[in-house]
Parts: sequence; C-alpha cells; structure tokens
Amino acid sequence: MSKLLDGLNPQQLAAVTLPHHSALILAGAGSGKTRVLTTRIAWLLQTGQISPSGILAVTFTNKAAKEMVTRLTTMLPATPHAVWIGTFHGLSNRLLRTHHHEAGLPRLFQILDSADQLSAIKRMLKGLQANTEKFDPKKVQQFINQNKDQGLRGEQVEAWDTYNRQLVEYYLAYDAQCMREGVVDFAELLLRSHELLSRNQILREHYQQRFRHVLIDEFQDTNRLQYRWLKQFASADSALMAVGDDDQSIYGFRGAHSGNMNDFQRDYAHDNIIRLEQNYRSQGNILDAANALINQNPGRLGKTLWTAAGQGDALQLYAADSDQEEARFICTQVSTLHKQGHPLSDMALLYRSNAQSRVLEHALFSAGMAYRVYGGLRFFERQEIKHALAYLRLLVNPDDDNAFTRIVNFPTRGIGTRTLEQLDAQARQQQTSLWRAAVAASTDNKGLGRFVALMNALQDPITTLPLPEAIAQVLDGSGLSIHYQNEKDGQDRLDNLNELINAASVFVRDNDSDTDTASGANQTGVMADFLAHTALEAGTHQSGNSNDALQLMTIHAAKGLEFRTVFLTGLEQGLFPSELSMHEAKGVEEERRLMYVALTRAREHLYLSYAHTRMLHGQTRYGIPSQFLNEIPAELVQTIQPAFFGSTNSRRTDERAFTDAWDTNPSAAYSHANRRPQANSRTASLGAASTSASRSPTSSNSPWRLGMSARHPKFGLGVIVNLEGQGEDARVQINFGAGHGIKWLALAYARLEAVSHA
DNA sequence: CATGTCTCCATTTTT
DNA sequence: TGGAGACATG
Repeated sequence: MSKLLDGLNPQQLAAVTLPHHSALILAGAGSGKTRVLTTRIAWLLQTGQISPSGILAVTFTNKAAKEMVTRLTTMLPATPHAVWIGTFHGLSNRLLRTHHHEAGLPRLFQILDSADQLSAIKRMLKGLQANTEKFDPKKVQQFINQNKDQGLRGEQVEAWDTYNRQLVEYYLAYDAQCMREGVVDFAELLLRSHELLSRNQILREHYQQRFRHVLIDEFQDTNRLQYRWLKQFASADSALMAVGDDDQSIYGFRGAHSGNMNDFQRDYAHDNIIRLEQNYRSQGNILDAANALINQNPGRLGKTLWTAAGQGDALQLYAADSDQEEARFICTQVSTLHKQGHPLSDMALLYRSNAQSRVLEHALFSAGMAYRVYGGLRFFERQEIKHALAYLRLLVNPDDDNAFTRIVNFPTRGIGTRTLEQLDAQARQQQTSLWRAAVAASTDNKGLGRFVALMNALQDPITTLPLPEAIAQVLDGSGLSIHYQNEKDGQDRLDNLNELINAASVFVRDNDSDTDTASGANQTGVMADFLAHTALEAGTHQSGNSNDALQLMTIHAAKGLEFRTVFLTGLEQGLFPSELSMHEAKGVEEERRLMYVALTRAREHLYLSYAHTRMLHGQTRYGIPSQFLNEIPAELVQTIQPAFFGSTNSRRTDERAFTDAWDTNPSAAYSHANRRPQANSRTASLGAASTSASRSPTSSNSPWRLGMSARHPKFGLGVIVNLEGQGEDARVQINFGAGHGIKWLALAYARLEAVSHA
C-alpha cells in the first residue's frame, strides 16, 4: 500500500487519501490528474473503505475511461470489474439498457450518432413539409441538442416568437419520431437517464446507496445536464470528487459550463479545494509564459503552475512573411531537430483551425517529411461501415427508418424515388414504419419484394450465428461485398468491411464475461450491444501506420497530450484569437484558455510563429501578430531572424506530386510522404522572397500599400488590409487588432502615420 | 442513375 | 482556395 502512495507530492497525497468528503481538485495541466484519480480509487479499494461496486467514475472520452481502467489494473492485484468507470454516455447507455422498461424504451433501442440524428431531422422536416431554407436542419439539430443539454424537453422550452415556437414543434415531432423508431440520440441518453432517476425514487435510492464515491474527470467540461445527472447518483453522504481545471475550459461552444465548478464548490466541496500546481511536464520558461498569459483572464479560480525542473530554453518566436514561408521554416526546424535524434512523433504542429493544416502539409510533403494529421472520419463513421451497420440495425430493429432509408436501395436494386415516396406516404398514413409498409407493399412491388425477402433471409443468421459470422453473412447477402469488389477504388472499403468483422470479434472477446451490460443473453442482444458500441465509440481518428511521424492537429485535439517540441502556428490576430470569437461575450477569454492549453502541451521546446500574409478563403489576408504574443513576457521569448528559407518556385515537381497524391487519396499522400527519401537540395536565397503583390488606391501616387503598418492617433497600430478609391475618395481598411478591430478610414481625413516595417 | 457543373460558404468537437 | 451540396445533363 505504501507503494501506491510513493512519489506523490503533498497535494496529490492529500487528494488521494482525502477522508469521506466531497472535494474539488483544481488540477493544472501536467499536474498528474489522472494519476490522482486512479490512485484515489485504488486507495479506497485497498484500504477496504469501499467495495468496487460502491465507486462511480465518470469521464468524457472513451480514451480517458480506458486509461483509468488500464492504470487501475496496474495498481491492483485484479481488475475490479464492479467499479463503474465510463463516459457519461456509456454509463447512461448501461443504465438505460438495464432499466429500459422503466425508462420507456424498447429493449433493443439503438443510438443515433450526430450524422444519424441529422438525417433523422431531415426526414422529420420533410415529412412536415418544413421550409428548410428558413429552418436549416443543422440549426434545428442545434436547437434540439442545446435544449436537451440544458435538461429541457420540448414542452419546457419557452418560445416567445413564431420562429422559436416552430422550432419547439420540430423538437417535439423529432422526439416523437425517435420514440416511434426506437432510437435515442446522444443528448437523449443523458436526459433520459436523468429523468429516469429523478422520477423513480426506488431506482434513485438504490443507486445513491450504492455509489458512496463519485469521481468526475474534466469537470470544467460538463454541461448543466451532466452536472444534474451526476447529482442523481450522489446521496447526502456520498463523497464526490470533481477534478478539473477552469483554465482549460475550451468547450464552451458546445455547452460546457465551467461555472459548474463554482456551483460544485457551493453545493458539495465548500472549503475542500485542493490545488495541484506542481507541473511535471514543462520546463520553467514555458510555464512562466503560460501563467502570465492566463493571468489576463478575470474570474479564475486561481492557480499558478510551477516546476522543479529548470527554466529550459526560451520560447522561440518566428515572424514569417507568408503562411508558406512559415511552413517552410517549420519544416527546416523539424528536419534539424530530427537529424539531431529527436523523434518526429514527439513533435507536434498545432493550429487553431483545420484549414491551416493544408499549407503545412504541403511544405512537409515537399520536404519528404513523415507526418500524420488528426481529424477526419473515424472508423465507424465511414460510408461503407455505416451502410453495413444500417443492415444490422434494421435486422435488430425493423422500425429504424433511418437505417431503412439508407440501405433500401443500396446497393442499387431498382427501387426508385417514386416507389420510396409512395412507401413513405403509406407509412405515414398508417402510422407505421417504412419497413412494415414495405412488407405490406412487397407483393405488389417487385423491388420491395426482393428487399423484404432478402432481409427476412438474413434474419436467421442474426439470431443464430456468433456475431462475426452473422456480420459476414450480412455483408455477403446484402450485396455490399460484391458492390465494393466491383467498384474501381473499392479495395479500401472492402478492407474496412473486413475490419468490421474483426471489430466484432474483438467486441465479443472483450464482452463475453460481461453479462451486466448485455441487452439479453441471445445473439440479437449481443448484436444490439455491438451496435450501441459502434455509436458510442466511433474509433480513433485515422492513425494508420504507427511509424515515426510528425503530429499535426488542432489545439483542441491536442488537449490532454504532450510533446517534447511544439510548434504553435498561425498566431495572428483574427485567426487566433479567431475573428468570430472576438464578437462573442467572453470569446477572447476562451481563446486565451485555448492558447494556455497550447502552450502547456510542450515539454522542452516551444516555437511560436505567425505570418504577415496568409491565404485565407482564397484571398491573401494581411495580419498582425496575435494579442496573445503581447501577453507573454518578452524576456521569455527569443526572436528568430528570418533567413535562408528556400525560394518559392523551385518546388513545382513536388507540389505537383503532392496535389496528385492528395487528389487520389489523402492518406496515400501521407504514406507517399512517408516513403519519400529526404531529398530537396535547398537552394539558399538571400533574403526571404516577398510574395505580397503591392496594390494601391487606383492610379494614385499614394504612399499607402497593402500590408503596410500605420498608426492612428486613436486606434493605435494597425495593418492595411484593403485599399480602394482615389484622390478625395481614397479609403483604406486597417486591422487594428483586438481593441478596435478592422475599420475603413478615409485617407483625406484620417490622421494616419506610416510605420516602417523593420 | 451516374456524373458533371455551379454556387455557396467558411472555428473549435466528443459522445 | 477547396469542399459540400444542389441542380442539370447524358
């Protein structure tokens, strides 16, 4: 047992061995948060304070949940199976499966992922002949989810105008449709479990007596419903441990309410707040920069990271002429570090928005550097997988109209839009599902008849064969396998379908002892559980080959990760902080937290860069450095002088190769990059090539040029981003940064002072 | 029904 | 710029 506590610092130790109290753990970046959480659980179990079934541990992501299980396994003699560890959604699913009857759900209810939900909403809107110009399906989806995340049912939503009243109507119609079809969306999983426990006293008391310890990870990311959900599981004498960091709250845009931390303090923790401020990740200068930056935010719970390690290197700042030049600089640095023995996989390029990856990829490809981009489709979201799953879903639950619509004519079997429109009308009229309507129409309609016969034939394997075999039968019987065999670029998809069978085998192996979660002992129950699993755990973003490759991702995606070296790119006002955030209340504060997250990803080396010109939305934009750069103390930063980065036009062949490879298959472009020899003799040209074409107000001899810096007596320093008109009418558009934004000024009146661009 | 053409649009994202 | 979705054509 002493071993368990070895090496914990005093604050960590205090948190791990806390008496039976509720507490708020303010866990800074890199402060050993997961370690505390898992050691706490192990401690409670080993000291016999609680039996495994008395513990509930909740996370946001499957990754975090798995990580906890893995670590617990190493700390304890045996994996305690009875501990409930999982995501909000996974645990809700488990609860609702167990009590589906009380929750008013069919035994084999299925889960809609976001894309499924959107198509369900589109169908609903179509059925009600909604004006989709006015009621954009995505907006309707947002409306529904936002309300569910607040814990509000359609009936409870207050709507003051006709537009919102209509949205509420759609919300109600959508929920009714989901119930008819026996499906629930992500938000519904939580809302319905919450309602189940809040209305059912017997169940609530059962769980409250059971869970004497409730632990929550990443508490700053919880929304209001999630907090209420948690409260349902805790009785007056349960101990809640909420672990989080208000400074790393970067998901406000999707409903996260970091104010939950303050509420938690009031509701449970009172004075039990433990700060984990010792950082085991980054060197001093990096932490000093992060601390100074985040100090600009008002209303923090407050925390200052420190390290026992040294100060380390200064932060490196690079001001590039253009986005391309920025990318080339990074390539050169990466290459240099790599040659010095720094693994590529321990370096990351971070950016604010996905679109920025393209220039970077371009340069990396040209340089023959191995890299990997996070983002994009995940395994269970791929088209062919979605098709296959739709067959399985429909076989398990014939009322799933989403699934029906997806596959009734895929692969094509001569069922046209007319037939489907008629079928839809039939189903609507008779208040039944498309499948039942199709069965009724199958004697008269040849196409539908064949489809119905096919599905009936597949019913048998589903109920009798083990999961992987059943899926194999469906892939063959449905014609999906043959379809992709005949498709010219179908091999990848075919491979994925085989991978699906594989995933099913793994699922069966991992779950065979797990009778607790099963929807039923029979094969159909196993299938239903597998389908729920595919929705709840869509798989990793394409990681592919695990070669040593440079990591590219958004800052959001980097949260929770760390790298020896981090390149933080595109630090321009309007890009980061993003233009849009600057119009939102507290928008810049969230961006600043994002910046804080970005800085604290780095262990040893942190490169910051921005570009004076950048191609954005097909236009060259002129930017000024991000305000965040000014918020980092200058003495921590070393400026790298631009020099000697290759000429722009010597790389046509490589760019061509990149584009070709990209066009055929982006992932092939990466592997191509992986295989490429480190070529590219870099012809050094003195002075970086300036790509910015100068433009001035038409046919005037005005001294003002695009990209020029100017000082205004009131607005301060800015950059000219646009010019128009001439003579008396000449106007310039200037970006003055966060304080004053972008303004049009008449040259005849504005007292502008040119600032030389040293 | 598959494919080409046009138009519009443009943070961040897990479950 | 470049991708997605709507629409038209063979």
